[in-house]
Amino acid sequence: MPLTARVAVSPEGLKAACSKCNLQELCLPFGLSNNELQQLDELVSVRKRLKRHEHLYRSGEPFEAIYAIRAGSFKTSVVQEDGRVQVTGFQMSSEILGLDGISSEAHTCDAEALEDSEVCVIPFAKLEELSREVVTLQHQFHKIMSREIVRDHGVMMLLGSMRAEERLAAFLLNLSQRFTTRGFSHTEFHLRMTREEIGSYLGLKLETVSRAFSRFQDKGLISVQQKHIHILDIDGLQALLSQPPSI
Amino acid sequence: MPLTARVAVSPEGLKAACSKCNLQELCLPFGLSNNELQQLDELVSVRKRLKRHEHLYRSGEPFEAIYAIRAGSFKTSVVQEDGRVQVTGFQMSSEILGLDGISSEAHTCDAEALEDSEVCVIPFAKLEELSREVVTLQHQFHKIMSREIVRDHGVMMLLGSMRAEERLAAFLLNLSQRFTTRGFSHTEFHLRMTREEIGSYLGLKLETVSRAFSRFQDKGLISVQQKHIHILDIDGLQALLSQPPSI
DNA sequence: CGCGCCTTTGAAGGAGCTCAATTTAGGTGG
DNA sequence: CCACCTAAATTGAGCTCCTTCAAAGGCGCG
Repeated sequence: MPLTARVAVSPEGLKAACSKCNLQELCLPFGLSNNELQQLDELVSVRKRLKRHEHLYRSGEPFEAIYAIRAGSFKTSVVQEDGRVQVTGFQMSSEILGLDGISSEAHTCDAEALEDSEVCVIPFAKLEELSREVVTLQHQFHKIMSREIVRDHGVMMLLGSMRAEERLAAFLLNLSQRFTTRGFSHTEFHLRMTREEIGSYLGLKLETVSRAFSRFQDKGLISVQQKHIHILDIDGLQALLSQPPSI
Repeated sequence: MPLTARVAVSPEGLKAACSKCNLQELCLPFGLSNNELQQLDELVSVRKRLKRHEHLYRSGEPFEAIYAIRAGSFKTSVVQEDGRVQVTGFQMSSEILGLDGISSEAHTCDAEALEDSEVCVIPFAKLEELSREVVTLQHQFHKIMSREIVRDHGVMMLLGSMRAEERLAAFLLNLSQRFTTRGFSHTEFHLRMTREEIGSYLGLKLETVSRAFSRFQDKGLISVQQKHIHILDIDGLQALLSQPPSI
């Protein structure tokens, strides 16, 4: 099942209309009145399409806008001098990209489309301007930034104190939950990322990810066929998480 | 050398005055005009003292304010159901605590003083209000949130793709850099946290942290005496970071 | 249909963990 | 002020989980 929003596809350059977007409830416009939505429409006027493997932005590029994912999915990653890469997140529709760029007025990570995707461009200066007038927008934006911080803390927990199988279980459950929110099946989905990308995100080698998938399958928790995942025992996966490491 | 700001200590309840605080340049007031600073003074009116090991807030408590550290230092940590703890950060003077609470209107981590400390209480609703009027304040606040996200990405990199000694070297260099910014020695300082807390933050066991310290000492990079650290070869520490894992 | 990339699986090795004992420091009360 | 006591740190030995290295299999795309 594709990670695309159920919205009419429209040619590039066409006005993005938050007021008509079915992702409203999950995205920046959440909580806005009709009138306020129209003000936001004026701000979020441009959409951008990206093909698989295209970069939305790269580390070092000047920061001018944040992006709301309208369809498709992305990964973000940071690179060290020695070339080591760390995937910092996988983003899907309604999620916001580019918040890291505010601090230094330059992007500090790379954002790459994992499939053909479409984003709404939100010029940041204009967003700050409008959010000075629209209280609900201001608050929603702050919530989104804060949510990103909370999410990051979850990843730290995962990387800092979980074993390989726990990490992968947490990863699958997180995906499942986010698919549910978006109206997709929470037990069957396609992974848009490779084992290596999952491994980078989870602080594991790709072989370890692959082996953990196989072991989950052997235990009857999931069925894996390459990128296709079928969760058979969601409680079983959950149980892997809530147990002390020694069981 | 203590992690306290060089400010006159004043009895609890006394007005916090950003306009007179020597941490201005590092903290929320950065970039504000004198007039704007006075507006901020009205908002940030209360300070709070905490003794070592006291909690500023705990996970689950309602979120009402963020806090600027005026003196002392803190650790923040998240706890899993099974009791496993992950330290998500160590904060020192001028840094902001509590941003994670915005998203759900409840704190999502614990903040504990590592030494006797003092924070400025910044009621969040009022901050949002004022930042609708004061552009520079709004922007500075957004930068602070974004900086937190960037910092978290750095921790992910550390946890996801560095080995034990690299993590500890990165940790020491980060501390050193932050002490420098605050006008303290960047080669000599006291750690306010235990080996176990460092380990939790770095995704290592306390024994591993201890052994890595000893090895750094053997190599002549630092001298350690319990919590007292003296960096002897800062370039040597840096070199540990920029090398591929196999050397 | 063939090539390249991704994935799976095996076997061996090593980094960090666990368990355990000892030392040291810091705080407390006599 | 000193002795005691507890918490923190150090160090060693053995083990485990994940990595590394290697090879084979499968899928998708041109």
